[in-house]
Amino acid sequence: MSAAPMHALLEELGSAASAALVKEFGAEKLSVPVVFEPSPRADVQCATAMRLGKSLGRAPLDVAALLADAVAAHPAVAKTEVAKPGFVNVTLHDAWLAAHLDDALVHRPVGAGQTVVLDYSSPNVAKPMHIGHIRSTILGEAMKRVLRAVGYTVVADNHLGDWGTQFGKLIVAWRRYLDAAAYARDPVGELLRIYVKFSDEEKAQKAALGVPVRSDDDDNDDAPLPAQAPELLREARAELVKLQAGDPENVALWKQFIDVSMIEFERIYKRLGVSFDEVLGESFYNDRLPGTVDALLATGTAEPSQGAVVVNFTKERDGAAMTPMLVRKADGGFLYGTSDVAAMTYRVERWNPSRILIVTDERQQLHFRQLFAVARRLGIEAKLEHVWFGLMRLPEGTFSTRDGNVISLEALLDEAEERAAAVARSLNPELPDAEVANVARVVGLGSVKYNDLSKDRQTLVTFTWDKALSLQGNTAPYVQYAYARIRSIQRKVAELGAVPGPLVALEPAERALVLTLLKYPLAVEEVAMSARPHVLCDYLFALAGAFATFFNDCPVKDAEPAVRAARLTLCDRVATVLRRGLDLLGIEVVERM
RNA sequence: GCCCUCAUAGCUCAGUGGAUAGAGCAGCGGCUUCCUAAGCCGAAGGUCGUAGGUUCGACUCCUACUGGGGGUGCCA
Repeated sequence: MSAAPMHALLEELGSAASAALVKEFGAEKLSVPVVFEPSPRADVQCATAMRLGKSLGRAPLDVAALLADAVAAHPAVAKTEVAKPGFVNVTLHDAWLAAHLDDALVHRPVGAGQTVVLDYSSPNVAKPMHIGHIRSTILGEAMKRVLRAVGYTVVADNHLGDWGTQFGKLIVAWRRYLDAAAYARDPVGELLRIYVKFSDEEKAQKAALGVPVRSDDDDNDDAPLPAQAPELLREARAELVKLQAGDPENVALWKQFIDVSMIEFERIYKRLGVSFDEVLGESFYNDRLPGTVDALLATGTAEPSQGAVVVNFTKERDGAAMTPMLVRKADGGFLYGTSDVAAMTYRVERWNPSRILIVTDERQQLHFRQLFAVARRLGIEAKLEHVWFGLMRLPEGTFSTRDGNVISLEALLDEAEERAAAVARSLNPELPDAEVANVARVVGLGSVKYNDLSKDRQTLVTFTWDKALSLQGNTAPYVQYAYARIRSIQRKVAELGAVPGPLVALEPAERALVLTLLKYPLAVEEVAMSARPHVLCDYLFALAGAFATFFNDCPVKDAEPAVRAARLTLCDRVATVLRRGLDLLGIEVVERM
């Protein structure tokens, strides 16, 4: 079996056409490679003739005619047509399509022998995961599965936010405000409550001192510590210094915060079907930070400036003039840029990856451009990709943990399951109660995940319940429904003792289905290379749609035996691709719904 | 101020140099003695933010502008 026949065909047609042009005009005249690709207007199309007309000194239509002749002899090609101003449209033999159906379920191992480090999810310790965190987790998990499908060795690393100034505040809040009983019941909920309380009190102190209060972000008000800093902030800073110095009491508290948070994270990851190979949080890199800065200084990458240590960037050397990146504060402390450089070098040394993908929201674009520029100066050759996604917000504004206007991830998932259960009960009353629960879980979770995955990741998302939990159109349930219908057909036909058989003459709906199936590896490979999972969603939606048309036009159970056998084969392959494709997105299927 | 990013149908979104810009939702009209109607078929709906430019060809690339979002030396 040879993987991905459509890929192979496109390359064969392209090289056959190129060879014909080289023979006619010479290699030096071929300014661009000849490319064939799938098209809505033909099975396969070439639009290169129009680009070559000038360099070959011939009319595009003439070039197209040469290209058409060059590929006409390929065994897959049934018919070629030239259309103005210079397109070549290719119709493939039904027999070729049918013969390669099974190969289309196998991906090309384009990542074989290569390692990818994939950094995603990365929630902050001591804060509950809310729906703003879901995109990194869902996108990253899908990428992990897709990259593995095309042969990469993937290191899925949860770069936990387990270090930083918020722990000074948390320790102070713990000593001042903790309700032990509430903590016993819901540790992370209580940590959130005391953190919010701390923020409120701090705001009040600031207001009393006449210091401006910034209310629009989460954790960034500790930079300058002026003379009139609030008492609470001074205290938090002192506790942070003690923690960093290894004070046993503070270290024990910090570890406890991590432990109770991890229990909660693990529960959610399990529910989401998400797993990691490594959980190396920021704190893991703590003892590498001094050496990291020393190395940056020694190589001349970083330099002292105003008491701090910074990396400067210039357009000539780094491609863009950017504001400097601080790697050591004037007080000797380190920053997240420092630990990211340390993480980068650690990952390169430990895994020697060909690609490093970091999935975070759009706010960190500048930071990662700086980080990647530093990495290039350090001689790191891995392809570095910041897989950024648009921020999720509520209609009334951005989420803020501090202000408490968040929708918890668990509340979202609960609501999704409830809505899915209600729909399942009303649309399919015959579904046994025991099955309704599972259908609700799979469909509810699926629609939440698919909602995030089906849009281009850079799209800014305004959260509303109805959009997030939509069950119609380009959604998980639409694709899952197609799968369930196939399983239903298979159950019914099995009762008649019919089995799948070879494909016979293809009706239009059947042909469209086969052609779509052959494009499956194209979609998966594109997701792997461009880190855009919505391409796979679009593909699965198209496949499910092609099946829905087939379902309407082409009866299976009551067809002639040979036709029925052929359609059973088609059904089986469609079901396989739907199931595997959804699995790559981290979404399950059900046998009936 | 500077930098990044986004703008496509009433709404939510595909379309990363090719033909007449495509889906879903909402609204309109059809389809069920037949394998699940969470479905199918059809009609309608667009000066692709504005103005220039590059190109045989621009929603796509470049420039400026407008509007939304984000970032911007001691948070992450």
